Parts: sequence; structure tokens; C-alpha cells
Amino acid sequence: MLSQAAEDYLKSIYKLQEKGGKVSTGVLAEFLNVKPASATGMIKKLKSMKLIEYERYQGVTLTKAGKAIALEVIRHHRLLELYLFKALGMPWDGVHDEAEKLEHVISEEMEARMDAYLGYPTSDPHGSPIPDKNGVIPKTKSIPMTSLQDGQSCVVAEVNDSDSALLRHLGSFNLYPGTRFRVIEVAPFEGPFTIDVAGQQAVIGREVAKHIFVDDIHDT
Amino acid sequence: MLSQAAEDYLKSIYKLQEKGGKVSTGVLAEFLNVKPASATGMIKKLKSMKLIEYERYQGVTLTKAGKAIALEVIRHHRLLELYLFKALGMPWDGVHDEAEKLEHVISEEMEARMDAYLGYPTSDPHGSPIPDKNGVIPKTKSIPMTSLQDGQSCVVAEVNDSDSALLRHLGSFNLYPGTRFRVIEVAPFEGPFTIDVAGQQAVIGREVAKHIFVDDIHDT
DNA sequence: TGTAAAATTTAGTTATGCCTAAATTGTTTT
DNA sequence: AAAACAATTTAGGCATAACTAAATTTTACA
Repeated sequence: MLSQAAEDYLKSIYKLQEKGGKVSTGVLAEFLNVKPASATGMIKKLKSMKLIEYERYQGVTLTKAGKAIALEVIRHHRLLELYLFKALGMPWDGVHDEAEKLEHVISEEMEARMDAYLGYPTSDPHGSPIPDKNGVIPKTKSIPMTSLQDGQSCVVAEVNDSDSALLRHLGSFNLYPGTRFRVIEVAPFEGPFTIDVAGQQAVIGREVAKHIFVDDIHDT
Repeated sequence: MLSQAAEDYLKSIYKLQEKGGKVSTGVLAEFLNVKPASATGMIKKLKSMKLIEYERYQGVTLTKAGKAIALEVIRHHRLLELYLFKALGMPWDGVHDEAEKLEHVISEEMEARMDAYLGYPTSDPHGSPIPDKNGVIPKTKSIPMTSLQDGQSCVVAEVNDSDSALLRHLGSFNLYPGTRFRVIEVAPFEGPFTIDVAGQQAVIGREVAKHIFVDDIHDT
């Protein structure tokens, strides 16, 4: 069995690899809140297990086996988030931290039972896609909210799940995956977005908007 | 935060202390499947944290603080067993191993939500009492099945939860906590028990009977 | 193209938690 | 009371996974 630390490295490499191909030691270390020297150590171990490909100074990529493990951990995480949210009523800004700990520990049996209970769901409470048992991820085609223009209407598809303060902030505007809103105004010079959510106005700063991904865009 | 290993030591000391006062290094090591030398090491650490009392060669006892942690871990374990059994439909012979891993990881919030979902239960699927939030354990007055006599009727109160093969065996006779049965015959010379469970006869060996505790005894 | 800056790796240290083997302490037997 | 036996502790080692500091390699710019 793989250590928790090793699983976290694989998961992180997967996520970083998504947007940028090869993952450098430094970026990986930063992402994991670890010093680069520590990352080098784990990278060597994962290479010896044939879970990643790696040449000194060249960055890493997952092998097929490594990717399978990464997706399994991500599946655990997202199923757990949705399970905790729906079955135990935990707040959507609290489920990430709990899932982060449980994802390394649950059995395949528990995974399967949660999956069945939830009706084989395809996305978690933050809109992130849940890989299926075979590691297949449902494709999504959402775009960052920052590319919206005045007058466009759209549906929240996905929000970053790891910052609970951000999630509480969005919750205060009732901005959840599936929520439709309309852009009233985009302030010039990289300014904030004024939007309308079910009749209520809200002002969303650029930094926040970067973490929101949207779908189903219409001009109005 | 305490390590998982440390929590397991405290939990084990608590259980061993229940039937025998001071716990010797050897007995503790055997219970935890580690070598006595390893137990000595952890004992020193726990003593330095003031979680146990200890003098060389004299065995250990929990301090108030140590007992509180032990009961918290036991509460987690038993709540989890019942939750997995009721909410996810896991088999009663499977919940122990899963709970053993999860008990060290769940938050107080998750504990509280499971507790509420289950209606503040007082015993787990194997009949073991669940300590409340303050570490108070409901008193039980069950006796070992081995002290029953011919013709007595009783209710299963509690069975040992850690041996899943034993649990499957009992399940095959429909022998669960709450099940009433009647002793038809106790074979002489430490022989097996022949019992009647809801009209079905079953033969229970001494070794198995030692792990079953019963309640509400009537002569018939 | 050479050199300075940035990124990465190597080397050596720390802490946890287990192990074995040897030394010590305690208990029992004669 | 001394010898034999059992239990326990000490001493030294290993694996994991982090760290700091120093050395090395790459990159970027002048």
C-alpha cells in the first residue's frame, strides 16, 4: 500500500499536469507546502515505483499506473465531499477538509456504497467532475467567469473547493453550481463584476471571479 | 495532535485496564501486535505527555486526560460502526475494520452529525456501549454465555467485534444483539451448547460462547 | 558567450514508530 | 539465599518523510 504522502504527491502532480504538461519540482513543492528538497526525495521514490517519469531537472509526468492512483484518490475525495454534503448535511465549505483526510483511508467497499447511495453522481458539491470506477472523467466545457462580458447570462459550473472562506463568501450570494446569474456590468481596468442572482445584486472582485467557472452562456 | 499509534495505545490500555487494573508492558505489546520493547518506547512518550501513570516494571494506568482520549477514540469507533451499518448498509462483520481506520481521522463535527443522524444511540451493532460526548458509558449487566444452564432463555447483549469470521458464523444462526434464544442442552465436560433460535437449532462451541454476552435470563 | 540568478539536487539532520539483541530487574524454585 | 527463568528495559538500527545548508545544473541576460 502507498503512503498518504505518496498519494498526495500523485494527486497534486495530476492536477498540476492538467494545466501545463510536465510539473517542475518547485511548483510541486509549493503546491504541497513542502520544501523543494523534500519533493525531490519523494519524486525519486515514486520513480522507483514506476508511478512517474522523471529525469533530473526536467520535471515529472505520471505514468499510466500513477495516473490511475491519482484518479482513484480524486474519486474518493469528490465522492466523499458529495456524501458528507448530502447524507450528513455538512456545509459545502466544510466538506473539503474532511474529505482530504478520509480519502486516503476508505475501502473500495465504502467507496462503492457511497457511490450507489448517491446514484452514481458525476460531480461534487463544487461542480468538480467525479471520475468513475475506471478513472474516466466526464468532460466539461466551462470557462472562467473572468471572460464574461456585460449583459451575458450563465450558470455556475464549478468553483475552487479548497478555500473555505471563499466558499462562504459565494454562499452569501447564493452562488452555487447550477445557479444562473447575469452580468450587469464589468468595471473597466480589470475592475469587479456586478451581477444579478435571482433578483439580488452582488459585486464580485476579479480575484474571486478567477475561481468561478461558468457554463451555458447567453447574451441578453 | 496525537499520533494514530498513540491513540491506539491509549485505547488498548483502557480496554485491558477494564479487566485487571494495571496493564503490563507484555500484555499491552501482545494486544497491539508489537514487541515489548516497542511498547516501552511508546509508554515513555505517553508518560511524558501525562496521559498515563507508569513506574518501571510496574505496569501502566491511564490518567484522567489519557482516559478521556481513550473514550473519545472508542466513541468514534462505535459510532462509526453503527453509522456504517445503518446508513451505508455495510455488513456487521465488515464495519470493525473500516471504523478502525476512520476513528483516528474524523472531525468532531462529523462525530456530532453521525450521532444526531443515529438519534444519539447507546450501543453499536455488536452491542458494545457507546460513550456519550462527555465520556460517560451506559452501564450494562450482561454475563458470558458460558455461565448459562440447560433450559435457560436469554437475549444476546454483546459480542466481540474484532473477529469477522466469528461474526459471520453467528450471523449464519441469526444470532445478533437483541436476539432471544433458549439453551436446550449444555454438553458435559466443557462441551458445546445446543440452543434454539426462533425455532432453529444451533450448536455453539465453548470457544465461540466465550465471546457472547447475554442478558435478561429466564428459566423455562 | 560568459556570468549572475534561479531552480534543483545532494548531503546530512531530525522525529516517529517500529524492530532485534543484549543487559537488567524481578520472581520462583530448590 | 542462590540459581534459573520470565518480564522488562536499554541500546542500536531501519524506514518514512520532513527539514536546512551547500553544491550543482539550468536559464536568462548583457
